[in-house]
Amino acid sequence: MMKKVSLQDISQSLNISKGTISLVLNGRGDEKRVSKKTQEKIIKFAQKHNYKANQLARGLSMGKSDMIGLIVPNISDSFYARIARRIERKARLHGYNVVFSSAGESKDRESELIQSMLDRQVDGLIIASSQKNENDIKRLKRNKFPFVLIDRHYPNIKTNYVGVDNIGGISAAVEQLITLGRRRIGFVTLKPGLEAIHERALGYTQTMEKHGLSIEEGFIKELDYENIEVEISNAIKTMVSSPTSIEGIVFATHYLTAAGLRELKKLKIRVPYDVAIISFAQMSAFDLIEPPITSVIQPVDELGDKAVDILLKNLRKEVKDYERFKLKTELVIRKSCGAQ
Amino acid sequence: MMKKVSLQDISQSLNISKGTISLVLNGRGDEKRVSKKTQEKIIKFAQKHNYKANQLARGLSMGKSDMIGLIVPNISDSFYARIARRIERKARLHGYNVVFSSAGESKDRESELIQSMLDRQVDGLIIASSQKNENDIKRLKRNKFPFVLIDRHYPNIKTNYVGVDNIGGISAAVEQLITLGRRRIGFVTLKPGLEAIHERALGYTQTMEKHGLSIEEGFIKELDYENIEVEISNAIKTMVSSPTSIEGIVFATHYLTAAGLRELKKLKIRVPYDVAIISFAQMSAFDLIEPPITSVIQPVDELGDKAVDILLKNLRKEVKDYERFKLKTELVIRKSCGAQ
DNA sequence: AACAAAAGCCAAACCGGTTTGGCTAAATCG
DNA sequence: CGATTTAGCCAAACCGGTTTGGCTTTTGTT
Repeated sequence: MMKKVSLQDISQSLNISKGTISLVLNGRGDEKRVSKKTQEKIIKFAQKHNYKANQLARGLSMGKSDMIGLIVPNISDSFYARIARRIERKARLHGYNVVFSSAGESKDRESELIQSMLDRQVDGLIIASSQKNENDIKRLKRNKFPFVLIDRHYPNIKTNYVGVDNIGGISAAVEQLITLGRRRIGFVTLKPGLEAIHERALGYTQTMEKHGLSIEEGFIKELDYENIEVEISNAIKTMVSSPTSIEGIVFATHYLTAAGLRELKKLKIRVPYDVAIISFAQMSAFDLIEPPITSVIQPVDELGDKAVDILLKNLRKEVKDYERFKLKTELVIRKSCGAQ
Repeated sequence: MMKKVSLQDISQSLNISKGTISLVLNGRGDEKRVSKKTQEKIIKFAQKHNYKANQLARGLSMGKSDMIGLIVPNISDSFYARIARRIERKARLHGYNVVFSSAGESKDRESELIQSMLDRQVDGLIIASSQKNENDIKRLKRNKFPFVLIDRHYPNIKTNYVGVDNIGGISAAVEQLITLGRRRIGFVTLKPGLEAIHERALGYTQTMEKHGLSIEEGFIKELDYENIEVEISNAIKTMVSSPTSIEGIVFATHYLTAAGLRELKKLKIRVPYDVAIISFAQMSAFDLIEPPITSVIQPVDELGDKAVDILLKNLRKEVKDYERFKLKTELVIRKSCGAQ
């Protein structure tokens, strides 16, 4: 690796002090009244030798790194991947680079990652937390470290947060099925633990109740995230094979939908004739499946943008106490719900 | 933000020099014969006050940042997202954090990003290049900066590279269609520019020729990446509507497949009866589509792992000149190709 | 007891920037 | 023409670590 030129180098070659050079190269030459001649000389030399400031040194000196950390459960999940893309793009426009990590659903991993990023002196964090990590979140808050939670949050800790309207989203899905005449509607979801999941469950039960539909034994299936492929089989089987079988299913996440569809296919259940289906959250090929899948889509781009906006505000100290957003979802109606 | 404790702070509190403390906290206390008593005192104090080294300072001092940069065209593309996940995971196990950026297919953006990462003093780079950026790649090479190209590479520049066997992958796809009796086989791909695309085209033509099948006018469609949605329509229409229409199509990328399927659906072409289909590269719901899509799947995890392996070797200076890998693909046969 | 060897730690330089107070020389003022 | 002001730049401190040479003190040797 070729040695890079440093301020020292320029200083020696030009016989001008480091400080002056630094000022000039940061555009503060006029303000600090460095003569035009000197400025030109410095700038010309810097360009010629392709001088680039060492950001570590700069960061150390200025007490900020111009980096923001992004922690998500899994960057290869399309949902988080898209958010990441958006966040990175916007952050870069404001001069920040982003370092990311996937924490799985592990509290310890998440905790380590947060610490690791803090050690790296990131200026701020965007976290889709496992929601098992109250301690770190509280600590960040206590230390007034700039951060915003996305997608997952801790209802009891007052922090910046950008998520989606889970209740509304699921409600719309259930309503849609009801409108189309389905009354025995099931809900396939994850074991409780995440607030978002809790809210989606609420959305389901509230809407059912609102319409006077009873939620019978077996209407709700809570699967273990680690074990979906296995558990889905039973869940779907019992739902469709009961004597008074189910007419519609709302899935709480895209991967539950995918898993569910695989099982339905295996069982040769016809969608939507035998059972109608709606998915919360989107997968890229949902429109290609036969029948195309009706889904509640989340405003991913908006979510990413908003998160960065809030973080930037905090970094600039234009802080309100904290901000919370629940972005509206949109129901995209396709054949799987029985429409048309 | 609470002030963090620094070595200075510990030094003053304990009345022990910074240097000694640094040594002890880095586990070099014995080696540098610091007495047990002193070591304990230091460690206890550090733990109690939750001392964490400032990685910027450390990096500056040690001339390395323990960060690696990852540049891909688009992190929200499932292919790159999965690679990113893998890379990050493995890098972290070796003490590195990864900072990423999406460069689109823009040479300038890519160039900026590389520079930005170098300024940040990343220790190494993993790049899925636009392949329009010879200059930077050559410069990196000339400066002996550790980096490895993935997925996209420059055949004329001898660099580390991990990609997949594009020729073999497409070959297998074409062979499969031929085996199933299709002879008029088309190829939907992107406009030339990427080596991988070039290789896939080669795979197609070579295999066709090998089997004595002629490649007629209109068998190959090259679409503009920026304009796929629009161009796909014509491409598919002319392919299937010609008097001597096509019996099978191989798509060069997953998103071309998705776009193609949408069009086929619109035209009510029956897959695989009217036309059989195979996709190079995978999309998560390809098994759910009706019919399920036969696809050439790429060893994403292996690709990510290998890239990191090579990079780590370079970072440790265990360098051979350079290494190149073309990982084998796998053909997953499903109904869309007409099998069964 | 005298001296060498080993133990234990410190001080200082360094990494590469940023920022500030102040020195010197030129320009302006009375 | 001497006294101020202003322009133009430098030197030094600082950010928070790492690393090395060497000074003291203790221990060991004969």
